[in-house]
Amino acid sequence: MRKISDSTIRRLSVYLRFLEQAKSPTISSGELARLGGTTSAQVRKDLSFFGSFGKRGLGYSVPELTRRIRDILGLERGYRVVLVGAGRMGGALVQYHGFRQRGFHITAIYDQDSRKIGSRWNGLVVRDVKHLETDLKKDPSDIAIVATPAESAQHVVDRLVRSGVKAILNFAPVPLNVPPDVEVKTVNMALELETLSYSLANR
Amino acid sequence: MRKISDSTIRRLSVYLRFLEQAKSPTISSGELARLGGTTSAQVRKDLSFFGSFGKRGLGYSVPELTRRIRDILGLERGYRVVLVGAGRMGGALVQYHGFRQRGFHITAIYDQDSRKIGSRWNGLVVRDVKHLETDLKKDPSDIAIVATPAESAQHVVDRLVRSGVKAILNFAPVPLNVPPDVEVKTVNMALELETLSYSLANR
DNA sequence: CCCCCATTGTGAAATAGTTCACAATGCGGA
DNA sequence: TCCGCATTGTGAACTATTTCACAATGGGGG
Ligand SMILES: NC(=O)c1ccc[n+]([C@@H]2O[C@H](COP(=O)([O-])OP(=O)(O)OC[C@H]3O[C@@H](n4cnc5c(N)ncnc54)[C@H](O)[C@@H]3O)[C@@H](O)[C@H]2O)c1
Ligand SMILES: NC(=O)c1ccc[n+]([C@@H]2O[C@H](COP(=O)([O-])OP(=O)(O)OC[C@H]3O[C@@H](n4cnc5c(N)ncnc54)[C@H](O)[C@@H]3O)[C@@H](O)[C@H]2O)c1
Repeated sequence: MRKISDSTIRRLSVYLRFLEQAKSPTISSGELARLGGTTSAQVRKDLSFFGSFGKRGLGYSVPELTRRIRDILGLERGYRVVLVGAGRMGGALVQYHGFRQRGFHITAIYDQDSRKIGSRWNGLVVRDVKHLETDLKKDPSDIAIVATPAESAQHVVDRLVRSGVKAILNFAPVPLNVPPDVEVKTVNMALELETLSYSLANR
Repeated sequence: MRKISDSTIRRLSVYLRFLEQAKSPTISSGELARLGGTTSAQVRKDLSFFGSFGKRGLGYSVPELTRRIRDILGLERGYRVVLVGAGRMGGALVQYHGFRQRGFHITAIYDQDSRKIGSRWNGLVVRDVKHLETDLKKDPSDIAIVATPAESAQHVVDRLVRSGVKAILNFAPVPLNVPPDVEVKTVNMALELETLSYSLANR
């Protein structure tokens, strides 16, 4: 498969959200573009990397395109997700329904702090992080969310990688080192605020 | 000023974080690159858009480069930030110290829910969102964080824009329409998980 | 049955971003 | 003082992404 850019994948994800809300049976690239804040040529180009799903003169069948994009993104299967770090951010994430709706199921929560271990969070008992490796050996997980302080993030990630986790969503504001077969996405909110600061300073 | 790419600004922000932690008095582009996960040429190119801050043969003075980047990003001043939406995500954000450390001060919290209005959050009383416009007229704010459900986000943003807010950090998973002089950054975590899903599905 | 038209799919052109490669240069040591 | 060397700053080359523009075509109406 030829290399598809990250921006294309992100846009597919945006199109998918609108397709799931669409009420008409078909939709044109122009309409999808308007909703997703891009251009119709961009929509068609993005889709063209994966095949040709539309009908000329008509547009795209909403149910079919929905299915195709879900398939491209690998969303037809569900994912087991473990969360490490039962702090404030972890708490917000565990209770968030948007993830589950899209097929990402948080199946375990780990922390280091004895005051948190054993407490029940949204139906899950917070486990001691020392069980991370043995638990993952029993019940493997493809995806982990890291919501520990920055200092522990790399150490936690090393342990996750050794336990076979192949994709990590990281909330700690540090770049993480992982082997090339592991994918990391870091959500760095302070950095987003700083790009806003830059745009305020330069107008 | 010529157009600087978003990726350059984000990298500057990453370099800044390492400069603030550096212990040696100087640092080379190669070292910054290693820490920030990029290349030395990229570091030098990024900086060259704004001037020449290094010494050939030596590298960059850590305190000077720190100051320069803070200045470029507009971080020398502090920012007043209002938060709209006192839910789980809003709660995590209010308590987060990382923002304040970098000069972003949450000065007011708004919600619609009468059960939340009046409660004290980290020293701030949650206010009824109906006061948003009058409060902002009295105490303007450059930056707002939107952490309401997706359905209300556009409406809240319209009100913020009318009240003179010029930069918005949005956590609701919808693209927002704003006039061209207002900058919006959307943090879309479900979308990040979906890019991870794509990478798991395609290996 | 055939024409019209909206809209796709896609090479080619344009633009944006990254990497290369090397001359310029400041510093430390002889 | 002068040499050697590490490292910057930057055009130029390269690579990636977006936009353009138009031929191809499916469907609906006459
Ligand atoms: N709260 C926010 O709004 C926010 C915003 C941006 C970024 N972040 C980042 O998200 C991360 C978590 O933030 P938070 O506010 O939830 O912090 P927090 O201190 O509330 O929670 C961190 C949790 O991680 C646990 N922990 C520490 N070391 C651990 C380890 N080795 N293994 C397992 N658990 C461990 C702690 O016991 C704690 O419960 C931090 O890196 C922070 O910088 C948070
Ligand atoms: N919690 C998470 O981990 C998470 C993750 C990703 C995205 N998000 C997004 O962040 C946003 C907030 O999520 P949450 O989990 O905190 O939801 P939440 O329901 O806990 O909180 C939302 C808050 O917004 C308030 N609100 C609703 N309409 C309002 C209005 N018009 N003006 C002011 N306040 C209003 C509600 O009263 C509530 O207190 C949502 O858009 C959600 O999709 C949350």
